[in-house]
Amino acid sequence: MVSEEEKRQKIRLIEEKLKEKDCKLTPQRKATLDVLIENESKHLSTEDIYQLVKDKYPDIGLATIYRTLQLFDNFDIVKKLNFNDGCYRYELSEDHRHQHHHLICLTCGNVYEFDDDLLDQLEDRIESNNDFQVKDHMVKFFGYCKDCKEDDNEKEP
Amino acid sequence: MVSEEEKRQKIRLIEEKLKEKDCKLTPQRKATLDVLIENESKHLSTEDIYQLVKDKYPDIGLATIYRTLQLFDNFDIVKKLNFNDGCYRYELSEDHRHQHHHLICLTCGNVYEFDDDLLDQLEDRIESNNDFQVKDHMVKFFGYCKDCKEDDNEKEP
DNA sequence: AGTATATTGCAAATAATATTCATTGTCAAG
DNA sequence: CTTGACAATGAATATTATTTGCAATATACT
Repeated sequence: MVSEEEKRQKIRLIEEKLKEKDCKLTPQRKATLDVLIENESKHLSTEDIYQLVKDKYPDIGLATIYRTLQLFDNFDIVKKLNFNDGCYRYELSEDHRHQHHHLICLTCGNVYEFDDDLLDQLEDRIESNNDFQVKDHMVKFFGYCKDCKEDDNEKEP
Repeated sequence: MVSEEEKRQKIRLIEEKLKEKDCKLTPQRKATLDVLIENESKHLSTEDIYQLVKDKYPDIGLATIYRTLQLFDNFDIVKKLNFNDGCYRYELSEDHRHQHHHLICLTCGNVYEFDDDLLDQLEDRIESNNDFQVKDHMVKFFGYCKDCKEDDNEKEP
């Protein structure tokens, strides 16, 4: 969790970013942003976000949520995630150099996060080997989480 | 490209895999598989596949394509890819230990492939650090390809 | 051949997302 | 202030990819 001050700072930066391209941080967008900040690492779906924003701004329309998330995605304010569960999910973008990745359990569907900087080496290698300038990456691992591994063992003996 | 003999061998193995679970390699499924084999590394969408299979089997229905791809995905015969362009794309699964990954150009949208085994180290690290048993991974890199990098340079000077 | 079961094609249903359009809010210039 | 330009919004509607129900068909096994 982040402090109130960090949060305000974050919002200020985002507002600047938007203003540079003549976009406004309207109350609806602010409310959406607040929800995203208050639910870091929750991987909310569009519908989740809609429901949560409605608490703060009851008159908001679903279309606005879609448009806002699209805008935030274009501005790299959020990351659009796809866990193949039928909808997109969103999380706040982090600094490029400490991006986290996702571990998706094939049994229970839970999504865990982990950090690693090994990918940076890989990026460098791609830049030189493939003549491709890497700006970002997205990594997902599929497998079995602690709990589901254990459940599996229970069946065996 | 693979030889005809390798191709037949591949199909035979897949047929075995299906039979074990009482599924059949019907003519429709065979036609779909052929299309996938003949278009390796093309990242075909469902619609692409539908159009191509129709050449071989004109009466096939779109729903069958969807069901077949779902089946193939469950059997790990194909990989379901998502390049955030509004549809899923498919490619034949490869051996786990030499999986390739995708470089997606943010400008032209082209998808390039590259191979690397650095990910295996990362998997090992995850297994020990996170108590998560990794079965598969999916890695995408976003950036600018050779051509689009050059175009960019033309604007600068 | 006969039966059980998987599979198919079609049409209709769904679900997520996008778009149209009339209305509203914002803000700088007069 | 008021006006004008234009971005942003909500509601309803459209669109798109995908899924499902179902009756008809194909297939494998006896």
